[in-house]
Amino acid sequence: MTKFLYTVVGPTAIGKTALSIQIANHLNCDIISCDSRQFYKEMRIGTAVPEPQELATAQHHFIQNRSIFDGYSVGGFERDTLLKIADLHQENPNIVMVGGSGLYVNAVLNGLDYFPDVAPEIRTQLNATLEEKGIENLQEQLLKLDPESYESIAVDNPHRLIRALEVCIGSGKTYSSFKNKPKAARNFKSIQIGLRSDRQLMYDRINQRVDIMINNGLIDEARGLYEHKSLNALQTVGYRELFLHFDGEISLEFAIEEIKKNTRRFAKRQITWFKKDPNITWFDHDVNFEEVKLFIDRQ
RNA sequence: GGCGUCGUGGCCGAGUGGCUAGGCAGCGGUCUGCAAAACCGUCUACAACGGUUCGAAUCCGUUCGUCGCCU
Repeated sequence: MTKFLYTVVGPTAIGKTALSIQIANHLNCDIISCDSRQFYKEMRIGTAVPEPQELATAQHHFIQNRSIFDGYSVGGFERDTLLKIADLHQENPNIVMVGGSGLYVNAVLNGLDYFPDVAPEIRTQLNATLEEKGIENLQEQLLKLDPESYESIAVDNPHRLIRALEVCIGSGKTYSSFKNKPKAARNFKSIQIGLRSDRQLMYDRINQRVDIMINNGLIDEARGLYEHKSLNALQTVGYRELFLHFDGEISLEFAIEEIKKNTRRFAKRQITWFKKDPNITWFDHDVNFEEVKLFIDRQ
């Protein structure tokens, strides 16, 4: 029996949550969240996790099941999610996945290459070098250790540079030597559904949603996390700007405007990521569900 | 009404005769364990008209507008 994974993608605030619930109810199946922030239980308002009544209408997974104090990243998410998918597919041929994190969706659907675990101290050390000696020093290191990656990655980007270097240093092999290996085939059929809308309309929705978050208590939520502001999980739109306000750097009004602006930019990047994926079938954000249902039932 | 001042791209802002400042916003893009992150690219404007000059955003004149002072 063929197993299916229906993935709903698109920019933030476009209506993915509502559509995914409709699909899950139609197929009578569970929902897996594929969102790089919604699995942190300390961040509820700012990450727009589904409302309690929404969660009640379908079984969700990977929503608020981790802590911002636990280290986590795509690799772990891919592993955990594949296990969850296999588990759920034993009982039900259908699963819905929703998320706006392109890299995470890609990891689940297509897989990442295997990279060995690297001691976290190596990254700490590389960050210190970046701070003290500048990016040129790291670029020179990569040129020596892995000239192939030096040519292929964005060496102006500290994150990418440090990742390549930490793998080289931690494994004793080149970063490039691990890449582009055959990936384990997925044993389910992937159907991707994208939601899109007019740009201005999308921006209006984002602006409104930020106002709603503020009314729902985002400021208090952020204040409660302020002391942990350096944690990676809190390098997140909606929190960083409020932390700056708490620091006395910017006014509350300006912080809110910044949250809106940065959310719009985030949405733009999400669109850029998803638009190049030829396997996505696109629907307008206010599509009649009957139309989506027809599409799903054809699969 | 008179005198003076200023008028640069969506916004801010440098530039006093030849060498497309820069920043912000916007837009486009990159993406293999920090991804709501990080990074890259892009926008050739000088209020209008006329004049001087080989050459004007820069000099001169007129007009329009700004702001200020005076009557």
